[in-house]
Amino acid sequence: MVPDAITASNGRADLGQLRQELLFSALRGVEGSSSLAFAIFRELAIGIVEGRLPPGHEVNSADLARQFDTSRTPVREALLMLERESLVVVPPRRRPYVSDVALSQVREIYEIRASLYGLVAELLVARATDEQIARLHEWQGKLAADAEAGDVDGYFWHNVGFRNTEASLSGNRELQRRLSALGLQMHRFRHLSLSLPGRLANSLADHERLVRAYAERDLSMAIAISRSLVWRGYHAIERSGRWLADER
Amino acid sequence: MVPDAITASNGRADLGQLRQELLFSALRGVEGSSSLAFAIFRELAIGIVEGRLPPGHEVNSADLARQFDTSRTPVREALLMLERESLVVVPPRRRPYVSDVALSQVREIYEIRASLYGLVAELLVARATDEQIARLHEWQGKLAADAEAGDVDGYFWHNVGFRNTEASLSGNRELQRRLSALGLQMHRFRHLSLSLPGRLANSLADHERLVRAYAERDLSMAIAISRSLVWRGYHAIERSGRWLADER
DNA sequence: ATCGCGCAAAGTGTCGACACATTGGAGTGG
DNA sequence: CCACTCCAATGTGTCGACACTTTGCGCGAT
Repeated sequence: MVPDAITASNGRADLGQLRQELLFSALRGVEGSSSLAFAIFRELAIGIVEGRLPPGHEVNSADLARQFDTSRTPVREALLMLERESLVVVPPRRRPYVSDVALSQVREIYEIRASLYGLVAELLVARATDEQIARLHEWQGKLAADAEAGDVDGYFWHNVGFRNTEASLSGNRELQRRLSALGLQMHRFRHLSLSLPGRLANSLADHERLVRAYAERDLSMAIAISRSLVWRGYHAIERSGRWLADER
Repeated sequence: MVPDAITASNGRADLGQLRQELLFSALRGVEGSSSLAFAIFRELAIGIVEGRLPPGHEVNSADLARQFDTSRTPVREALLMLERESLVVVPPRRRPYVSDVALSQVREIYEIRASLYGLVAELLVARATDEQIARLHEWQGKLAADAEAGDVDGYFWHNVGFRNTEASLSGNRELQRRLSALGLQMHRFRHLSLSLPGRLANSLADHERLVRAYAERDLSMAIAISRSLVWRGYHAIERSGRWLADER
C-alpha cells in the first residue's frame, strides 16, 4: 500500500537538496502552468526514483488528491507529466500505475545516452574553459571521498551532479534537458547497480581518466571514455537486476 | 486571428494520410489517457507544424473548447501536451501562445539530431536486413520523383518518411520516438528550408549516397553521410529564415 | 468444486461554476 | 498632452459533481 510514506524523505539530509536540485534541473521553466501539479509531480517522481513507489504500484488520483489536500484536477495533470517522463503508465479509463521497464528498453535508452554523452564530450572539449573543467575536477573529488567512505548514496548523487555539470558545460541546453530526462527514467536502476562490489572504485577510475582527457583536450579519448562510462553503467544494471518479461 | 482554419486541411490529399501517420508515429501508445485531448492536440499540432498557427499566436482555451465542442478540461490537457513538445508555451496564469524558436535553439536541436542519426546509421548497418534496406530504396525513389516534379510538399513528407523508416530500422524504438519528437519541433522550419533553390537536388544526391552506403554496409561512410544530411538541413534553415532575437 | 453471470463498488474523464490573476482602457490629476 | 490609477473584461487554475467504464466479488448453475 505504501501509506503516506510518499512525502517522507530518507537518506542523508545534505544530499536532499542536491537530489532535488539535480532531479529537476531538466524541468526548470518547463514546469507547465500549475505549480500545484508540479509539486505533486515532484513528490511522486522522487518517490518513484528512490523506489518507495515500486514498479507496478497503482496510483489512485482520489487518494492522492486527499493526500495533497487538493482536487483531482492537478493530480491528473501531475500523472500525465509523470507519464511523459515514462515513470507512470496512464491507460485510458484504467488505473494508472508506476511503470516498469524491460531490460531491452533500458538498453535502448543506454544506446541513446552513450551517443549523447559522446556528443557532450565533443562539445565540452571544444567549448569549455579551463576553469569550467576545474569544476568537474571538484565533483570528481567528491566522488573520490564517497568511494573512500563506501557511501553509495553519496556517490550516486554526486555522480549525477558530475554528469549534469558535464552536460551543462557542453553549452547545449536542449542536450542538457534531454539527458536529464533520460536520467530521470534510469535513476531507479542506476542506483541499484552502484551497489555491486567493486563498482565504485571502477567508476571512480573512469571519472579520473575522463577529467584528465578533458584537461588535456584529448577529443577522441574524451569521447571514448565518456561513452564507455555509460556502457559500464549499463552492464552493471544488466548484472544486478531481475527484470520484467521483455514485452511491451 | 486565424479563424476556424485550424481544422482545414491543405496540400495534396494523398499526402494527408502520410502526414498524419508520420507526425504522430512518435506518440503512439503515449496518447495519454484522454483520446479527446489527443484529438485536439493532434489538430493543433498539425496547424502549428504547417504554419497555419504562426509563432506567437495566442491560443484561447475557451475558444478552443467551443470550437471542438467540449469543455476546457481536455483543451487544457492538449495545451500541456503541446507544451511538452515545445510547440506551445503555457506561462502560469497567462495566455498560452504558439512558441517561437531562436536560431540558437534550432542549432542545439540539430546537434542532437546529427548525433542521433549517426547512431541510427550505426545500428542500421549492424542490424538491418537487405530487404529492409530495399525499403529505404523505395522511399528514395519517391524522393527522386518528387524532386523531378519539383514537388516540395511531397518531397518534404516523403523525406520525413525516409528518416522515420531509417529510425525504425535501427531497431531502437526509444530512439525512434525521440527522433520523432525532435522532428515534430523542427518540421515547421524544415519545410521552409526545402524551398531554397537547388536544395532538393542536393538533398536527393545525399540520400542516394546514403542508401548506397547502407547497401554496401559501409559503416563509417553511412554515419558520415547521415550526419552531414542533418547538417545540410540546418544550414538551409540558417540561410532561409529570419529569426527571433536570440534570447530565452 | 468450478465456471460464468450479473451487480455493486470504485475510479476515471468530462463538465460547468467559481475565485483569483492579468490586461487593457477609461478616467483623473498633474 | 502625458502619466498614473482604478476598474471592468477577459481568461486561467481549481473545485465538486456527474455519467460512464472497469473491476472484483458473490451467487447460482453445471
